Amino acid sequence: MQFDDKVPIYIQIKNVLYQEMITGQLAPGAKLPAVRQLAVDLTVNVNTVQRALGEMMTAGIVTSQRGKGNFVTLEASRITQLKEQLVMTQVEQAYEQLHALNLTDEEIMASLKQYIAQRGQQDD
Amino acid sequence: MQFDDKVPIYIQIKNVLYQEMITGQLAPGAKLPAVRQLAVDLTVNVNTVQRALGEMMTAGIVTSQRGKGNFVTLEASRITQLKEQLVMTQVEQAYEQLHALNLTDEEIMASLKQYIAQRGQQDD
DNA sequence: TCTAGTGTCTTATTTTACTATTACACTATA
DNA sequence: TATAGTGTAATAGTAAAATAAGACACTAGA
Repeated sequence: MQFDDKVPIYIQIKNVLYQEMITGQLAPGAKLPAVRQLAVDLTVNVNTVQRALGEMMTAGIVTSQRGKGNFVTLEASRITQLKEQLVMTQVEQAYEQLHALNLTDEEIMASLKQYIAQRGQQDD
Repeated sequence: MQFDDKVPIYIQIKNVLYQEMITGQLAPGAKLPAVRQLAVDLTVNVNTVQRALGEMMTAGIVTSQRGKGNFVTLEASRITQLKEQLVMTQVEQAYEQLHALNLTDEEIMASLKQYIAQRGQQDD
C-alpha cells in the first residue's frame, strides 16, 4: 500500500482499518489479520502496525487476546459512533478549509455538487 | 499561532499564507512580513519559515528579492489558479473520504447541508 | 508435550522535522 | 561609508516516526 508521506503511517493504517470496519469488510467481532501479516500486507514494520492497533484499543474499537489475535469490538454501536465521528470530522474540516478560502456556503455546496456531477460521468 | 502536530508546520505555514493571498489580505505584489518577523509571529524557527517560503517560490506564488523582502507574485491569475486548485483538492479529498465511509452522494450532500445549517445557528 | 501461530516488548538505528545559532550577501538610507 | 533591515546558508543538536531484529508470553492443535 502507498502512503501519503505528509501524515504519519500509523494514522493512515488506523484510517484504513476504521474504513473496513465501517464498510462492513470487518464486521463486529471479526478477527483482524495477524499483526505480522498486516505488516507484510501494508509493507510496513510490525511496530508501526502495533502503534496503530494500540490507539484503536484505547478507543475501544479493537480488543486484543494474547495468543489468539486482535478483534473488532462486538459492540456494534461503537462502530456506528465511530462512523458518525469520522464523517463529522471530515465535513467540518472540509467546510472550514473552504470557508477560509473565502467561499460562501452556497459556493461550497455548489463546488461539491459540481464535483459529484463531473465524477458521475466516470467510473467508480 | 497553534499548529496541528499531525501535519508538518511548514505545510501549515504555507496554507496560512496561501489563505491570506486568496482572501486578499496579501494582494498580488504585496510584500510579505520579513522572515524573522514571520518566525516571531508564528512562534517558529526562521528555517521553518524559509522552508515554507521555498515551496511557495518553487510554485511561482512568491518571489524573493535579496535585501528587500519576499513578495506575492504580480500575476493575479496565479492566485486564481491556486485558489481553484486548493478548493478542488479539498473537495476531492473530503468526497473520497466520505465515499470510502460508505456514504452515498446524497448522504454526502446532506451531511454538508446539515453541518452548514447547524453552524448557521451560531457565530462566525 | 511439542510446535506453529499469535500478541507484546525491548533495544538499536535511520530519517525527517524542527530548533538554535551564526555567518554571509544584498539593499536602502542616514 | 556606515548601519539597519532584509534574504540565504551552514552547522549542530533534539525529538518523533519508522525500521530492523530478536526475545518473551500465551493459545490451540497435532
